[in-house]
Parts: sequence; C-alpha cells; structure tokens
Amino acid sequence: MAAATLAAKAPEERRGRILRATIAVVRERGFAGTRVTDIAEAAGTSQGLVLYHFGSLAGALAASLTLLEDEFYEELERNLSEVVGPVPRLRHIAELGAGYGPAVGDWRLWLELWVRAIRDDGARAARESLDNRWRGALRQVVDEGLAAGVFAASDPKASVLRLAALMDGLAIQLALAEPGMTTGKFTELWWQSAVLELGISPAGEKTGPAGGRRKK
Amino acid sequence: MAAATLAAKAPEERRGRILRATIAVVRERGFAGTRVTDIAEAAGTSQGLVLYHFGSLAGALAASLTLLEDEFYEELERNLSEVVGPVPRLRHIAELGAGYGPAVGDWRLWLELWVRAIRDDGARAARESLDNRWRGALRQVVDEGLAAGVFAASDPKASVLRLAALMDGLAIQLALAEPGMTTGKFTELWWQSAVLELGISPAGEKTGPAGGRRKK
DNA sequence: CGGGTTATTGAACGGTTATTCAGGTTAGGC
DNA sequence: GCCTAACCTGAATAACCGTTCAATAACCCG
Repeated sequence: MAAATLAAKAPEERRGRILRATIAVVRERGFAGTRVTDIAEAAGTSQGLVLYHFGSLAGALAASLTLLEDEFYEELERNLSEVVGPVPRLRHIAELGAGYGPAVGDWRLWLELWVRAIRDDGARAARESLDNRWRGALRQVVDEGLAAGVFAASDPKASVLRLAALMDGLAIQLALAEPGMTTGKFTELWWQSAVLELGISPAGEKTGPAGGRRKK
Repeated sequence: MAAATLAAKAPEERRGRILRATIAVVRERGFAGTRVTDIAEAAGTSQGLVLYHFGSLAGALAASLTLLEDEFYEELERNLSEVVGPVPRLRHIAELGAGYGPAVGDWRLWLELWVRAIRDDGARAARESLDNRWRGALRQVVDEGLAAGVFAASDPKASVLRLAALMDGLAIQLALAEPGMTTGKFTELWWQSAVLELGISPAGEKTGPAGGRRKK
C-alpha cells in the first residue's frame, strides 16, 4: 500500500532531525554562514519543511539552542556521575574541558554562541544558562572538596569564577588551533591553576603531565 | 563652475577614513552584519569608493584588520610606557584589561575577531599577531619582576599563558555583560590570580579592591 | 473507507546587497 | 592652460537567499 516515500516517520522525528542538522551546520559554518538550504540538505528534507516547522531561519536557530542546552545538561550529568571523589572529579573536569572527543569543534560552537549572544537575546539566555550550569557543576565539586578537607580556598566563589574563566580563555586557543596549544597542554595548564587555587595536596594530585611534582 | 564638492582631500585621507569607519561598524554590528552601505555611510562617502579602494567588502574588512593591529600596538606601547616597575606595571595591565574606557565594546570586537578567525585566514593571522604581542608584553613584565626578585614563578611561561587566558575568559563575561561582572570585579579577580601565580609579596600588592594605593 | 487536518514539497517571488559601470571631477605634470 | 590618470559618484546589474504559496501526499478519526 502507498508506495513508501523516502521517509514518513512521525513529524516529531523530522523536527528533531532538522534541529540536529541545524546544530551540525552551525558547528561547521557558524551562525552567520548557516542558510536554510544547508539545514534542509543536512536534514535530508526540503527548505519548505524547515520553515513549516520553525517559521523562519531565526526560529530554527533559536529552537536548536534549546536542544543544545538539553544535550549539554545531559552529557554533563552523565559525565560527572562517572567519577567519585573531589580530586578525581576535578581532574575529570580538566580533561573534559580539553575534550577527548570532538572538543575543538564544540569549543568553536561555544565561540559562535558567545558572539551571537552579543546581539541575539535567545542566544544570550542560552549561553547564560549553559554557563551557569557549568559553573554550578564546578562549584559543586569545589564545595565537595572543601567539605572533605582536601581543598582549601580563601574565597571559593572567586576561585570557581577564575577557574571557569580560565577554561574559556584556554579554550579560545584550542578552538583556534593556536600553535603550541594541544588538549594535553590545556589539561595541564588548567590543572596547575586548580592546584594553585585550591591548594590541592600532592597526595590527591595523582596524574602528572610528566615527571614528578611536589608541593610544600 | 562645479561648486566645490564636499571634500576633496588627499585620497589617503579618505582611505583611512573608510578603514576607521569599517572598524567602527564592525564594532557595532559585527563582521556578519557589516554591509558596504554601512561603511560608506559611516565614512561619509559612496559605496563605490569603498569598492574602488578595497576591491570588495572582504577586502575592506581585511584591510581594516591591519589598521586594527597597528593601533593596538601603538596604544599598548603608549600605555605600558606610562608606568614603571614590575608590580605597578602588572597592576596597570590588570586595569587595562578591564578598561576604564570603552573596553566592553573593545572586548566585543575581540570576540568578533576570534570567531572570524575560525574561518578567515586574514583574521586568524591578525588575531594571532595581536595575541602574541599582548602576551609578549605580559611576558616582559613578568620577566622584569622575576629579575628584580619581586615575582616568583616555577614556570613563568605557563604563568603568562594562564594569566593571558584568564583575562580572555573574564573578558567574555565582561563583553556579554554577565550579571555580576563589572570592570572592578574583573580587575580584582585577575589581580588575585596574578598574585597567586607570581607569588607577589603583600608589600607589592598595594591595591586592595578598594582603598588607597601606594608604594614603598 | 471518506474528509479534513497535518506534513511535505519544489517552484516562484521579492527584497537585500555586493559588485559593475559609465560618466563626471580633481589634481598635477608638461 | 591642457591632458591624462587617479578619484569619486550614483544608478544599474545580477546573484543570492529567506519566505510564500499552490499542489500533493500522508495520516487520523468517525
């Protein structure tokens, strides 16, 4: 019956596919370079459908931001639950930032988001939400460590702010493939700051970049 | 006849005016939102002239980047020569980053540059050059302090990298007007990191977040 | 099974914008 | 003073791209 057209899944499925395609295109071409055609092509649908579901290109971009948020939350949760104990967890964060996966592409996406947030309210809200969430996670790990007595910080709030900002700053260089900046270096540099900020004792500091390291 | 047209200064003057206008427009509208018309309007000339001098919109944007570099160099030089001694100089850098002037707008321009650098080679080169210059200045101050014995760092190179990255990271929040981030907080947060990284002795750390400032 | 609503398409439309161009104006060497 | 080349302009051109639209197809419900 009714010779199967290419795809006739639930409209929700198509909608989601378009959203995912949008993110993929933005990742590759940036917000400014993303056209309706690109999205349609990446999603395997027509331009018309993109507009049908989201009203406009801007609408599709905006909707994709909330998907981005959701996925970020999810992944963050999943990632941090893998590891227990303040020090390993902090270390894990250091490595997460560098990203063993396609992190460079992800950081580029964040850069795009920052710039878009300058002028687009939806993007501003998304990036603020993302940032708060991220900083909250960091904050939580720090509090955990303070409570356990393995971290020491005179002003934890400021330390968290600085560590979060440092990661963003380092990420810029990673995203732009600054010569000399690698994921390994990223992790190392950030971790050293964390050690400094939080007075982590050598015992807890298990993973050295190379060679011995001590404190006193 | 031919009543005097508005302006017939040297073509170099117009060229420069267009370049300056381009930067101004990019600052306000971003690279993506900058149109030839905007530049012409801001420069008080015709669209034709913009293209006449620079060949294309992309050409004008590219040319404006080198002007941006030049002006940055100049201003950096001028600014840092004002202050002597490692500690005051470092402190000055902390305040420069926060910017007592239109720094928010400037940081937004840097954000724009970063994103453009992802895909545009000219922008990439410009930002790398700018960044090296900036980091070099920081590095110089740090070396000065190490030589004078007022700073102590086990890995100065890493410290410089981190301090530079931290400034970028904090700048993002400043540029995006993150609630709670002010120029004062910016300076304070960065300065504390500098103190921590470089083991600045309390004597040198003259400026509290508020209160008087003096030197030995 | 109909009939109406929802999805989906591809082509047509229209606005915006970079670029081209033909024609003037200015400046400076001769 | 005049001639040529550099400068400058505003309008015409043309391409690109978001959006609209009329026509189908699929789905759902009674």
